[in-house]
Amino acid sequence: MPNMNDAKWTETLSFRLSTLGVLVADQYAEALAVHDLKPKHVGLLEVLGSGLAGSQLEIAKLMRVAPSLVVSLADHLESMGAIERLRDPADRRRQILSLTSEGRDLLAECTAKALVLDAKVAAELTSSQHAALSEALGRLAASYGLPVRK
Amino acid sequence: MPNMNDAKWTETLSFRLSTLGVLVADQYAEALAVHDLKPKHVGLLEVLGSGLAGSQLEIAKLMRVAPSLVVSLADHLESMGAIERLRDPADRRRQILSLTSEGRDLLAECTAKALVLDAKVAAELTSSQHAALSEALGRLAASYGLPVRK
DNA sequence: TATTGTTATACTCTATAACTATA
DNA sequence: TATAGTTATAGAGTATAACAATA
Repeated sequence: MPNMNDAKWTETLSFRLSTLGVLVADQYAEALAVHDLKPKHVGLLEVLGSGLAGSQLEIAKLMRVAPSLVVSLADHLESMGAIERLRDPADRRRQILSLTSEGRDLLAECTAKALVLDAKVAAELTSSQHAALSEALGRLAASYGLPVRK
Repeated sequence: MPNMNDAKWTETLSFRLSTLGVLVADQYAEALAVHDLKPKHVGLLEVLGSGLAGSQLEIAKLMRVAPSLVVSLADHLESMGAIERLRDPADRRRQILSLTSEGRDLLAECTAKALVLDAKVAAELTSSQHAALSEALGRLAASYGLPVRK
């Protein structure tokens, strides 16, 4: 009799967490397409909205992303009028990025889309399951030091 | 006073689920690197192990992946000696894939890696949180019809 | 020289389309 | 003519490395 490895991979927490995560990420990306944005654009808006970073290099570190990627994300958002680039007068190498009022509105709309997705997830669960999921994910997010989308 | 959009994106379920999912997926990919495998290789092994599909086209449909990708995944696994390709005698266009005993061992090792990851996730949670997360993810996986990694 | 932002280039993953062999 | 598998090609997304301006 051959060995029976019945600890099925597809039933592990890791598998489900990563598969569902990718699935939700894809759905979110799809929901953003109408705004001509990718999730990382929203990540950048969120960083600016939270005031955690100003210069592009700081943003790159916070988002755990290459500085060159911040350039193209910012280029796109700037061309949409969602953000502004301002040379730092104190150090003219630095570009200080900030949300325009259009950018603030856009961020609010994107957050609303995420809440719609949340509602769809919630619809599959009892309210106590939902609360437990939310709490567990919150705990994990904190322990992994999750500030920004990777 | 400017509008205050304090429904923060980074605190939505969608954000946390997708971010944590990607994070765990990356960690799993890293854990597999020592075997020279990607998560989708393991997905293919799992499909063969579960006996749900034989021909490459059936596998592609089950994995929701392009048939051409199955070719390269199978090429790699075959070159490692983890699977065998056999022409279907009844229809010589079809290749029937099957696990070798090395392939079965490899699958078991990869499942073990996932269980290690599970343990790391579990370590961040109380046992009741862990149970709640597991149940909620199981429910979601079922409702999204999740068979195989996407 | 060191640092910020930018541009040029390359790499990974995956899909689509063209092709071969069987049916 | 249609189908299973394969090969060739292309695109998205992102990183690394080379470069320009400023410190």
